Amino acid sequence: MNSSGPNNCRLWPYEEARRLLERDGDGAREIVFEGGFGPSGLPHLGTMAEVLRPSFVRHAVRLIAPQRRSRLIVFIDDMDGLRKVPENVPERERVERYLGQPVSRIPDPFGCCESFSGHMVKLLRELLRPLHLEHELILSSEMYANGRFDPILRLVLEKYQEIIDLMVPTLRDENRAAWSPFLPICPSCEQVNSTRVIAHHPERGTVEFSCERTFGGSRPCGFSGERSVLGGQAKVQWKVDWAMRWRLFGVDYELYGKDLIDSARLSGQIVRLLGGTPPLGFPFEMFLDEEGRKVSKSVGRGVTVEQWQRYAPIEALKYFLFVNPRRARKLFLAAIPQYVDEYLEELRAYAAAKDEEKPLDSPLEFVLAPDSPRRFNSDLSFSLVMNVAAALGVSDRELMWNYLTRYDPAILADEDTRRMAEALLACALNFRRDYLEPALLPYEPQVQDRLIAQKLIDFLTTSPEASAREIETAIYDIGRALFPEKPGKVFQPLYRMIMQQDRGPRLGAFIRLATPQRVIGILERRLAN
RNA sequence: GAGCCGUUAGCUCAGGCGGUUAGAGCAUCUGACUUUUAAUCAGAGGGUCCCGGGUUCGAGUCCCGGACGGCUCACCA
Repeated sequence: MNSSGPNNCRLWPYEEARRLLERDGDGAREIVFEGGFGPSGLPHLGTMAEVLRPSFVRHAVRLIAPQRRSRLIVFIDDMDGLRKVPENVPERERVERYLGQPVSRIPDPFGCCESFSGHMVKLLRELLRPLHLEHELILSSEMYANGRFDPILRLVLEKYQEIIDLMVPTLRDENRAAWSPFLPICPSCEQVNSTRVIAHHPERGTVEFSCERTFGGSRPCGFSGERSVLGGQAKVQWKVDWAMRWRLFGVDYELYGKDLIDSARLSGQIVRLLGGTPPLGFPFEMFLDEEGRKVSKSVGRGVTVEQWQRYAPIEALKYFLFVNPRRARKLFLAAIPQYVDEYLEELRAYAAAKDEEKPLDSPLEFVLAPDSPRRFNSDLSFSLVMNVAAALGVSDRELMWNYLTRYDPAILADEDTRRMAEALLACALNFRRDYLEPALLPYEPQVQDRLIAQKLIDFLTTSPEASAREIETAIYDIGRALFPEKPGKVFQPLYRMIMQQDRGPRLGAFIRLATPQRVIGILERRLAN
């Protein structure tokens, strides 16, 4: 075996892929990866991680065993009853009255899709599109409705008591007596959170139930009767549902948040009752905010995918989600520039390694999409671009670009570097504009500052064609006149007036590039206040 | 209380299977650039690797115990 081959790579997806391949030896069977999405809320960073990470393992499998077929299922539980209206959807009061119904039967509060979950799935597709992942979205409601789950639902009816025996010890005392693996959908009020099973009849494929349960916003209607559990008239509860999917699709590999460790253990026992084998599991850590608290989806803490995409190239996001899934990682807005710089660093290293033909053990082997820039031959960093943005203002992208290309002409030397630099610029501008700029304190020019500004305006007005050096000299002359002992003191007030910061670029060159006219305008506005 | 995960510089993090003096980036400080208070360059400081035991010639790394932090222990997915 080649010593630089995928079998010797230590990155976690390779380790996982080897674990997976060892499990069924030389089997030629298709390997099934599963990730899940609960469409009772908007997709978020965790959703993305849940699809991305198994796809990393899948990629490693392909590198190690190229002949092995595989598929990645993203299972969408749109049969779930809505328990709470998320804070970030419109028309919340309008949605309120559908609480307790499966999300696939609730109208879209955004008004553009066929259902609540339909909308969330649309958002999910949009979220996943730029990732270029090969995957299949599978809707729970369709699987139930078209009967694909029926054979296993019958099995659940047969193993009813055994499943209950497994579950009951994990429940609170007061809930033990009433628990059932089935949740029928009430034909009268359409709620799924409101039904309670009273009896089950494996031979008829039915359960008896009454609509009397108050849970997750449900308002029981009192209906009672006997209904088939097949064909989408009932669903099974979470841990049983997970087991059912594993059984039906033959899932080999599933990543989940560590909050699901206990669920996975139980579902694993259930899937054995159903004649299946639990998949290889991989619990990953949650994301933390600046204070080290768990990032919440409903509350506005943490960083949203939209923010990521606005402030960082998509590859940097993938890179972030690649690194260290077993470690809780802090993610907050102020840390984004750092993560982007980390990615750029990795990209430079990757390009260098690529030249030596040993790119396999780089995270970028997993992160780069076909259309991603694959090298970055510039020392440009997020912080550098942001500093320049601070100086040049965020409104004029062209000016910034001119400045950067003059700063480092290598940006233009190849297509990949240029595209990456453009992305970097766009992100840094967004970050600066949204996040840093609003926090800047407006500077109140003092008497002396006004004098300095006026003198500079006069000079620039009379000598609009002055060179960078001549402008620099003129500023220094102003300084010499005012502060004979330390002429350099003239600069800070100018930085403050022009760019609201204490330090900045060499002013001569800067003013030349930004054009004297523009600087005159800025100073005059400052004086007018 | 039980289980899982974590704790390395001010911050974010690296440290394959134990091996020399524990690293990086950012931040901080100093200096240089014959006209800047820099975005450049050079340099510096900064660590009880959470604590205590153990195994070992040798422990940030392995084992045991403890502290601290996070999460889970729901008819939620």
